[in-house]
Amino acid sequence: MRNKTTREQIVDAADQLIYRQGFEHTSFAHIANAVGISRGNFYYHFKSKDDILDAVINARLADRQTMLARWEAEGTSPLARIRNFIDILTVNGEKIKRYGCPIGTLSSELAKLNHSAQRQANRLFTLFRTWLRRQFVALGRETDADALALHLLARSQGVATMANAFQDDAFVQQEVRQMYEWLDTISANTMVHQSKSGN
Amino acid sequence: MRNKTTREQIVDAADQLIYRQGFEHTSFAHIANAVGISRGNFYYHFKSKDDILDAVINARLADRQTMLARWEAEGTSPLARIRNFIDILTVNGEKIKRYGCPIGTLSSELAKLNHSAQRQANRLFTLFRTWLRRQFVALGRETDADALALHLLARSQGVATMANAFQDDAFVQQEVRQMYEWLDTISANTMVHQSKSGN
DNA sequence: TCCTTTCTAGGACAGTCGTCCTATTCAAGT
DNA sequence: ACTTGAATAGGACGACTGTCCTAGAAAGGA
Repeated sequence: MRNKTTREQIVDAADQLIYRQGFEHTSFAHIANAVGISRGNFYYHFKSKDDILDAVINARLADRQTMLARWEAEGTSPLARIRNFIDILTVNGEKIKRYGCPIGTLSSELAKLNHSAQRQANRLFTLFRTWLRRQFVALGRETDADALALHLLARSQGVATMANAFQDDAFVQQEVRQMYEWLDTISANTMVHQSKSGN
Repeated sequence: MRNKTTREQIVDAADQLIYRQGFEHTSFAHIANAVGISRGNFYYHFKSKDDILDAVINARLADRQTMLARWEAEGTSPLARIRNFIDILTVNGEKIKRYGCPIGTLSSELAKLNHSAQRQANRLFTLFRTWLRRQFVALGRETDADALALHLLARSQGVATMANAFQDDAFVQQEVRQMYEWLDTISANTMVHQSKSGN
């Protein structure tokens, strides 16, 4: 595997720094220091700071897209795939406790900055929303699949925010358990519907 | 009612601006412009920007404390009080769509800035957590009152984040309805427990 | 009227920000 | 060996930041 290009290094470092300390607080000096290059030649690779943000968002989009595609290719059930999503809260538990959700916190910050990239950043939410919707459809919930997807997104966003505020592992575990139970009722109701419709 | 002091005007303007555009993005120039005073004499009233943040947090604490005390003094049921909390999402719906939750977004930002005032800001969360816990205890859920309080806080945080991202009124209304239903099941389970224990 | 305290305006300050420019180095092709 | 274009280092720039200082206005009591 070849070495990463300078551009890739910049995007990676910016991604981490923006996650950890926010977009506005992250300066060129920070990124330059992290990558080990001069502050002056960013503008060979990017034409502005917003341009770096755009690249970071696209990198996150590609990364999450790959993850979701992998989950879908693993041949497991839609139920197991949705559990994969819920498990993000425990798998990335430590980072979420420290820095919150990388998608949610970026969206919130860009909203406050009235930044034009917010629409682009929200595509990250839409990516998960669409993917979850597809899983709920596969569970037989065509009519309310989108509402269920949004609901689950909101639940995990809320857990991430509170985990970040209170640094409480037990709370996260309990909420994850409750989301599992909620998912089971969704699945059970679906079974009923299916047997009722004679399938 | 007497005119507001300059100090109060500064705190009010800073409160609004910090909510709308975040703490770091809000400069003395912004606040001075909003209040209509010179940039230079902030330091007669406050010794640093962090000092203003502290005053803003304390003002929010006092404001929310007053609101919660009023809800508790109105002589309604604990159930109605918890519904008052849920209703924040609709009452302040427009602002939440634009700027998110004033408590959650501030907590997230201060966490990213690694700001020492985060502990102070989280007292806002604790205020609601303690108040909600008391209501659930009054509902007869002594054993899991705190977990229920945290759960409801997380739910509303999640709804606020998604409302801010997607600008979706119907989603908020639906989630509020679901929280009402959830609250009813909490209340119903309590009745069962009470009758079982012969009370 | 005079003095004292409270409050304010305006600017200086050192530092950092995003941006831009230019000289120089590096790598590849001829 | 020579040329060419990609890549980098370093610094200049104007704007803005939080902070601090000082002169003076405003207000009230003696």
